[in-house]
Amino acid sequence: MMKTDSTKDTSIERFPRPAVAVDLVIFTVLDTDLKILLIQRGQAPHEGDWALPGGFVRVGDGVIEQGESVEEAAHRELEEETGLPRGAAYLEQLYTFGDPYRDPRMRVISIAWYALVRPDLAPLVTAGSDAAAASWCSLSELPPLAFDHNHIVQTAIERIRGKIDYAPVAFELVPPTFTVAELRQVFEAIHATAYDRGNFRRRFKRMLDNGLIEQAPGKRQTASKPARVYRFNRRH
Amino acid sequence: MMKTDSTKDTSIERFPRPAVAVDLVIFTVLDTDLKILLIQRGQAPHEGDWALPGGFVRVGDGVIEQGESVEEAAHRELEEETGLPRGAAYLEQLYTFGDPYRDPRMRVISIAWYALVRPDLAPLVTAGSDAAAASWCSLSELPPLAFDHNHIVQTAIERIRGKIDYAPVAFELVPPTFTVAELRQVFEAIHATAYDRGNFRRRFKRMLDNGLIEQAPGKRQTASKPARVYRFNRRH
DNA sequence: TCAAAAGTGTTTCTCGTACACCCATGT
DNA sequence: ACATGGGTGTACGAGAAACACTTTTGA
Repeated sequence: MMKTDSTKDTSIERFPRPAVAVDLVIFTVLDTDLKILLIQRGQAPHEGDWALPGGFVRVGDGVIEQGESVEEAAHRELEEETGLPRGAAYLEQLYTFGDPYRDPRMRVISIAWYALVRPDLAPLVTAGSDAAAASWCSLSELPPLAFDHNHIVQTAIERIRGKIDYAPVAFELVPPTFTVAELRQVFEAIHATAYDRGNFRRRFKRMLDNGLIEQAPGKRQTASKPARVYRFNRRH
Repeated sequence: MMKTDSTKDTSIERFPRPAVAVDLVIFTVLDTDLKILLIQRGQAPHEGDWALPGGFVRVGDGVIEQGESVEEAAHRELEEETGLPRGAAYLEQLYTFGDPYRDPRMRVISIAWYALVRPDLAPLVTAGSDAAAASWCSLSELPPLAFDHNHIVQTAIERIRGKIDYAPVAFELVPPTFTVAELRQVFEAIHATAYDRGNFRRRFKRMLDNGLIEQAPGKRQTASKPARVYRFNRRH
């Protein structure tokens, strides 16, 4: 007996299909605190509740036009929801959530993504066209969210915590030039623990030696002694 | 102006929807070689070509019945394609591939998963009901696959390579009891590099001290000196 | 001059890597 | 007896962790 494979039979074209959405967990670090962008819903269900920004993937009307890729959908939604231009934020696919009844109206499968927005760009987001309904929310005071969005946020936090130590994603959460302390605060915000200043400095030094970061001109004004500033080196 | 969010408007229910499939990259290690399970397609498009096993997510016909979860769909397909009972293999979501025209007939978004099958169970798979069209294929001799399946396989390999060193997934690719050398060969197959025997032994010893693995009764017969056997300890 | 934050030094432990060597067993 | 693979020892270096210390600045 031959088993079904992903394109067994063209009659499958008539089978019921789910709606497919992208949802975004958009992180930034403000005031040494990890925050995500929430949207207040204007329609039922969950009207008035907070939720993750997102939208449906644009699918063409059939064979001739198949629409946008899911990556394109995620980038487009990120741009629409934040007002930031493409490439201003780091975007990565997280997980696809597809439990039945996660949306009471119909079957919706949601491809979740997370994005990292630099703190110097974060204020521009709330000042954007959707200001009234969008807000940066500290994880410590996260409200109950619509649908399974709390679960999605939880998954995103676990992902970023696991990734920050071995992938250069922390640089997406600091300004273009940054001090040792500023980068350390990003790590502390994400891991929600304090780091030894001296030890982190040595770790920073290794990144400097590897060429991952380099010193930038100028100094950062602080409450006391001005600090040297560095920049991320995308090559090597 | 209010922005679109994932459930803005119920009129969205009438928008065109994509078909949603699950595709599986099923790994095992046979003869110190990392292999994946391929299916030979019986229908167009790509008839006769090799492809990943998979199938469509079952979506109910609307509001009342919304069908199975995507996790359920992946487990079901794994069971159907391999004949192995639930829980016999490790299964984890990989990435969702959704480029337009990846299937020429219609818009298909595929949620890819990878599975790890123990080598003692792998022979049962090819002996299953779909034997004529299923085959374990060495990665070194992977043929061109249908659709974007080569790309999916590539992504799966990168994932498992990155994960084996910090997550206890190697134990899903050895028999219930295993020797130090057997576990080492799994690492070597996945990373495609040789490991120092002495050093790997020390690493193994640490896992033993941590309680991650424990000694099992009996010895494994080899070409020379019989080796001690161990088992994975799922607790702690 | 004092607090605050930048920046340095020291010590200890764990772990990865390289490499040499001994031991038990089947042929 | 000898090859094969199991099992052990040693030495070096990178890096995580704990903690004490010095230096530079603004107020």
